[in-house]
Amino acid sequence: MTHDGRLIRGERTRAAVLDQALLLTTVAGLGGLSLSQVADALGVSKSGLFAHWRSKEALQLAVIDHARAQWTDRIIRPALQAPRGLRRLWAVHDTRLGFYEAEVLPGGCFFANAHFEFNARPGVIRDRLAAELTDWMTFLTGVAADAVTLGELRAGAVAEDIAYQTESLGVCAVMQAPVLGRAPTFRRARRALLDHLRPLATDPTILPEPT
Amino acid sequence: MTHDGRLIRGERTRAAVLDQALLLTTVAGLGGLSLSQVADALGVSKSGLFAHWRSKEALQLAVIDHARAQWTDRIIRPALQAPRGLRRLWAVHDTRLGFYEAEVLPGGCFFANAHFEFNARPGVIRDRLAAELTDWMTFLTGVAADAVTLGELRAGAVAEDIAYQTESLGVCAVMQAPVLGRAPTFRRARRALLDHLRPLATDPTILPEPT
DNA sequence: CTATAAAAAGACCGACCGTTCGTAAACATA
DNA sequence: TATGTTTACGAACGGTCGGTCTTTTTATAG
Repeated sequence: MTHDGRLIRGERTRAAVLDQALLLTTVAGLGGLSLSQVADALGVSKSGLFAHWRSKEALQLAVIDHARAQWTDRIIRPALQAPRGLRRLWAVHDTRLGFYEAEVLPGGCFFANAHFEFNARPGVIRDRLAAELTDWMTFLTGVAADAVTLGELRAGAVAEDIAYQTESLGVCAVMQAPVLGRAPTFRRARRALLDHLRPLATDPTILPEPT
Repeated sequence: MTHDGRLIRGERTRAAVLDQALLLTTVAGLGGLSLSQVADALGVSKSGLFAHWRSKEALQLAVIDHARAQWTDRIIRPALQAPRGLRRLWAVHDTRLGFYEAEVLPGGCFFANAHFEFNARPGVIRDRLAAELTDWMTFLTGVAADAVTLGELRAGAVAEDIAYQTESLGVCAVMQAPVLGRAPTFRRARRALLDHLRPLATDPTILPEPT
């Protein structure tokens, strides 16, 4: 920091490197991240990266932090402030499931990809990714919980089964994220998901419309 | 082949290379496969590999074929010949779910890992893996179908929902395969899965025991 | 303006990578 | 045994990698 509070050079390049690294992650994954490519893409010397992070692994962990911070601030936090509850699932869909397709899935895709990539390699990154993916799935589970709960309550299922199937749905969402990202499968899967939710939301026998 | 039908030298080393490559895949994934490591582990020269496959990509595709052939012949085909039907789910568990834990999950883990690893890199391998994973999930879905169907029929759900949740279970199984492979999470997750299935199987109100 | 410390640059290292080539051994066949 | 082919080898190439230096530039403070 300078005395007037603006970012000094180092912090600006640091942020730029993290952005570029996160971008390149979509090419060959977090494990395939190349310091040379990051530096070249930014027009920056490769050695300069080692002034900010002592190793490639440190940079990779920083990229995870970066992704986490980005999606937390811009997506999860606003989502948690959205209207909640089971009373009007279709309204919830408009505000939560709509942005879910556009914003949440890419984030889940990143963590799921990285998780699978590092799954076979013991180390700090793998453990970190496992924790991240768990957090992410918890959020996805919360998103899907309303729909599943509605259907199961109608069917008279016990709470245990609800929890189990809810978790399955969260896992399913993350798992299918990369596949969903590719058209035209994306549209078909999206339509299937919405067709599954719509009758539950509009069926007047489930819950009465709020007056 | 020789005139008497035995394997000649080339085919033996070719098979050995595929075995070793598939083994090393568990270390750094299919993308992290190193021809040098494969050759060194076998005590074979690295250049000799190029006499059998023209490039690394060709070997990777061959490894996929190898994995596919192995698990198809030794696991899927015997499984499809196992006793079917819903009459005794618990017996089905003994024969199908038991081997499912031991044999099927590693196979699904391989394809899921590879699929995620190559998801971001367009190319022949990614397309091939997508097809493989689809096939594998189809099988897993069939394995899990009996259990889900039982539970849902009791709850009076419609066929559409059954299909949807069955597919979710298949996806879930593949997704969680790498996680399940690590103890002690494996035991806990296995117990959770079995605890979920056991009441469905032993509940006499679902289906009567066969006489 | 000068002094000073942070930051970026650039040359360089050893290791490993996939790949190619020329050559030698092992083989089936006759 | 002689022959032609298959198979494997060793050396080397060009390239990229992560990482370590030393040097130069830059921005700030006094």
